[in-house]
Amino acid sequence: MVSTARERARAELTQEILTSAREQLATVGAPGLSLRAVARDLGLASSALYRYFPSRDDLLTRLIIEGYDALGAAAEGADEPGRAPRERWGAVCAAVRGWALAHPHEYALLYGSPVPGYVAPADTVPSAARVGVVLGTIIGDAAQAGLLPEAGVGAGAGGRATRTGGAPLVTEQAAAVLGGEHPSLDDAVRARALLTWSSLHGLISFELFGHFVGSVADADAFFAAQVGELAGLLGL
Amino acid sequence: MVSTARERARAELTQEILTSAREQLATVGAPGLSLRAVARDLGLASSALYRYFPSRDDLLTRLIIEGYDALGAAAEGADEPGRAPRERWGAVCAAVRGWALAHPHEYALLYGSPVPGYVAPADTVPSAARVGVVLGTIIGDAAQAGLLPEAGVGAGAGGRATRTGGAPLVTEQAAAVLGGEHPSLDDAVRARALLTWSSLHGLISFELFGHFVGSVADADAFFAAQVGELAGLLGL
DNA sequence: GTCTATAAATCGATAGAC
DNA sequence: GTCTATCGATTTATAGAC
Repeated sequence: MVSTARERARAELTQEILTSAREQLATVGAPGLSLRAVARDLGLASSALYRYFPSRDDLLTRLIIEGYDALGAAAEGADEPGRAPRERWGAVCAAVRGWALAHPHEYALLYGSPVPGYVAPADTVPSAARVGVVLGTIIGDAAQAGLLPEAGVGAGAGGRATRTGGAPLVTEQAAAVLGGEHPSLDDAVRARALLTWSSLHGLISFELFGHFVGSVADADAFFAAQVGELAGLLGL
Repeated sequence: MVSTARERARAELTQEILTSAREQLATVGAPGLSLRAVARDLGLASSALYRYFPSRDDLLTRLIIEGYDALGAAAEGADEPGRAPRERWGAVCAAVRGWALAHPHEYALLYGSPVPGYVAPADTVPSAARVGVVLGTIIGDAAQAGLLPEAGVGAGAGGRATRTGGAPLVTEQAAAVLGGEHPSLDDAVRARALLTWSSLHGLISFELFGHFVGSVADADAFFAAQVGELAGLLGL
């Protein structure tokens, strides 16, 4: 604990670097993120930053992990396990959208086009999974409470027979997260859970990237209503 | 018609530029697209390209328009007006996904993160709308044929009352495209159409950008099944 | 319509002094 | 741990000869 002062200074400067990098993300995007520009912004020599981040890609990785963690924390914080599944789903979706609207460039970093020449290391996986875990828990809780239509019937509005035979669509690995084991959770239900999760992203990214301009009149009301539709699709 | 040879040569070189630019898109992405690199690739002086495209952004605009047009043509070509709405919906979705998988970097250019510092001019709008028109026509035809559940009932699987009062969620402008006028088409139905369209993008972008890796076992079967779920949500 | 040459910037990363 | 200096590259865009 003797060198606490030194360590604290280092941690603080690390945070300043990340903050400056996030600001840069908003103006030049992830592909244009430059260590030199961050150094300029902080009044440091560019070479000094290499003591904190060994390369530009490492800085990018750190930004991605912290982004996933911030989004995951927002989702976790919005979920109140005591409430009805449908309300929980709505609250979490709203929180995810809220975070995305407040941090559009970070959201684009996480879910938008991949950064050319950059491959995310495995370190990012646990943080990236947090939102999925929240949604999976809601479905699992709904199943445990008997609030989910029995498997095989299919909550799908089409009323068509859900695919029963054949190989599963969802990996065992993902099935463990999406509600765990329960009689009313089958492969089709879990696949729909993945569908709604990606649909949520579709809604948010269309809104964020301007594809709804001219088509959607009231963005807040539209989002709320469509999240309700997705809840219905899930059987919540 | 005297200078046809000259004009043809110009058109050909323009195409070569665009082709080279598309290849570059795949390696460095839209933000890294460089006129000089294209010139190098084609064995030309960089200054020569300015006779074909006045700036880098104009080249980008052209790539975007041609991308939307290619995707729109794929969607239009997959739609056979004689078939049942549900089959038409499935065929168009499959065509959109097929084009996206065949041209992932162009799809990212159209629907991924916005290019920093670039604003798409209004010229891109008609081309961008083509896929939406195809989907809107299918819904309109279904309504005309009486194959859509009556408005107000709500095909939404949740069975909750669809929002009736209040201001509309969908713009008049978009309503005109999404099926036109018909008693069985109300604001809620049109909003669901926008939802499924964005959901389709959510599915494709998650697959394309790797967010389904480790969760989805059979991408083709998964996509087909979830497109069916979305058709059910639409009432097709 | 293509060329050379040039202006005025940008970048990642490293070496070595202090 | 921050600095200066540097290497070796990149870019958009323009001027002017041919």
